[in-house]
Amino acid sequence: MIPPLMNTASRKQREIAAREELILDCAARLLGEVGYQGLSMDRVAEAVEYSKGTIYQHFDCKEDLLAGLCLRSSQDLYDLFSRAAGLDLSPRERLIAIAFAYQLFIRLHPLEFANMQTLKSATVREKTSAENRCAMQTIEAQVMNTLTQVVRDGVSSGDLTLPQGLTCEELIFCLWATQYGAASLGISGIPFADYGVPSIAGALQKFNNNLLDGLNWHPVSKEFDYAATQRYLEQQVFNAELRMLQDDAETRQRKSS
Amino acid sequence: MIPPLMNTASRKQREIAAREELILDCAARLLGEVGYQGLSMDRVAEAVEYSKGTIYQHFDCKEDLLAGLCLRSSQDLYDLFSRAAGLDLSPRERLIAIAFAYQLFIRLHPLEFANMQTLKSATVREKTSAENRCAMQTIEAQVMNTLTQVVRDGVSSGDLTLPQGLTCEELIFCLWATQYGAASLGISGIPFADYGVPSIAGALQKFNNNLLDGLNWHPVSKEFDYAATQRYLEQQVFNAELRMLQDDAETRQRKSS
DNA sequence: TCAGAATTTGACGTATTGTCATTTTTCGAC
DNA sequence: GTCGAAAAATGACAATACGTCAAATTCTGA
Repeated sequence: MIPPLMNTASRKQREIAAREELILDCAARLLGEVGYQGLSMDRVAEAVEYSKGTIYQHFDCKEDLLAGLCLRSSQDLYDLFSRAAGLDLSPRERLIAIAFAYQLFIRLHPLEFANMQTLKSATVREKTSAENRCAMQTIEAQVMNTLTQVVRDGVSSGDLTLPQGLTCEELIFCLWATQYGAASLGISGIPFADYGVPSIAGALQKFNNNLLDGLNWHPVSKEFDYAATQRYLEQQVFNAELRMLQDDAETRQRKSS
Repeated sequence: MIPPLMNTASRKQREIAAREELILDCAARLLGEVGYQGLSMDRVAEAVEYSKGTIYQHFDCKEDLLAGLCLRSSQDLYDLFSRAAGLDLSPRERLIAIAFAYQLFIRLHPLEFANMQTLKSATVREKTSAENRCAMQTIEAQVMNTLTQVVRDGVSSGDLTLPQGLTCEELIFCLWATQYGAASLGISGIPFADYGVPSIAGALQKFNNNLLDGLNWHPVSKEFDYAATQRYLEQQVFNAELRMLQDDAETRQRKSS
C-alpha cells in the first residue's frame, strides 16, 4: 500500500497543479475580456477567488504568469504541428499542412499569438522564471525538430534536392519566418487589404506553392492537385477547429448586434 | 516684411518642435539605458529637464510618446528603403538592396525595431493619438508603394513573369513577411544558432536568391553574380552604416571589458 | 483535542500614470 | 519701463498596480 504521507502529498500536488490551471484559465479569459492593459494581478485574484498572495505562490511575477499562458499556447501549437506533420501524406503536403495548422492556430487564438509576441520581447522574457524559460526552450526545440524532419523526409525520399549552400534548417527557418511574419503583420493594424492583399492566408498559400515549385520539390503543382490537399485539410483533418472558428465568429456577431 | 506676430508665432512653433525632438532623443537614449520596463515619464521629464506636465503637453500618454519614437524610426527605415529602391540597378538587384537595407536597419536599431513591434500590438496602438496613427499610415503606404514599384518594374521590364494568380502586392507582402518574421524571430531569444542557423542574414540571402530564381526572375543567379551586388551594397552604398555598426560593437566591447 | 507546520490572506510600501490648480513667464500695448 | 492678460510650466495629488510580509487561518499527525 502507498503510505499515507505520500498520498496526502500527491493530493496536495494535484490540487496545486489544478489551481495553476485554474489561474491560467481565468487569466486567459480576462485577457480576452479586458485586454492586456486591463489585466492586473488583483483582477486575476478576484476571478479565481483566491488572494493575490496565493497567485504569487504560483507565479513569481506578472510576466511569469503571462509566460505560463504563452507556454500553454505553445504546447497547443506544437500539438497541432505534430498532427499535421504526422499525416499520411507526401512530405510537401505535410509541409503545407503545417503551414495551414499555423495559420489556423493564429486565427483560433489571436490573443495568445499576440501575447506570445509580447512575451518574446527581451525585456519581458528576462523577467520570467528559469523554469518557464527552460520549458519554453524544450517546446521550441521540439517544434524546430518536427519541422526540419519534414524537409529531411523530402530530401531523403528524393522529392527535394536542396540548392547548393542552403541547409534544411535554414530553409525551415525562412519558411517559419514567412508564416510568423505574415501573421504578425496581419495583426499589426496595417491595412493590407487596402494595399492589394485581400487575404493573407490566400497570399501565403499561393506564395508557398510557388516557392516549393521554384525549389522543384516534387510533386510540383503541375503534377499534383494541391487545392485538393487544402480541401482535405479543411474538411477532414482540421474540420473541428474550423467549426470552432465559425462558432466563435457567430457568437461575436450575436454579441455585437 | 514679415509681421512680428507671425515671427514670434513661428519661433514658438520651432521651439516646440525642437523640444519635441529633444524629448524623443532623451526617450530613445533612456530606452537604451534602462530598457522598456525602466522607462517612466518621470525619468524622461528629469532627463529633458522639464516637468512632467510639459511632456504631457507634447504627448497625450506614454504610448503616444513611444509611438512618436516608432514614427521616427519608421521614417528612418523608409529613407533607407528609398535609397535602396532608387539605386541604378536592375529590379531584382534593387529588391535585394531593399532586403539588405531592412536587415541593416534592424541591426543598427534593434531597440527601435523591438519598440516598433511592441507599439504595433493592438492594445498599445489604440491608445496612440489619431495624429500619430495617421502619420504612421502615410509612411506605411509609402513603404508599400516603393516596394511594390520595384516588382512592377521587374514585370514591365520583362525580367519577371508573375505566376498565375499571384499579384505584385501579394508577392511583396510575403517577401516583407519573411524579412520581418526573420528579424522578429531573431530577437525572440530562440537560439537558432544551436538549431543549425548560424547567421540569419546569411540564411535570408540564400533563401531570397533561391526564391527569386525559382520565380525565374531574370537575370537568374546562374547568369549574374549577385555576390558582387552584396559586396557593392556593403562596400559602397551602405558603407557608412556598416561602419557605425562596427563602431557600436567596439564601443560595447570596450564598455564591458 | 492540540501544538506546530503549512498555507492563505489582504493591508501596506513603493512606483507609475495622468490631472489640474497654482505659479511663473511671455507678450504686446501704452 | 510698466502693466495686465494670456500662455506655459510646474509639481503636488489622486488613482491604480505590483510585489511583500506579518498576522490569521487551515491542515496534519499524534
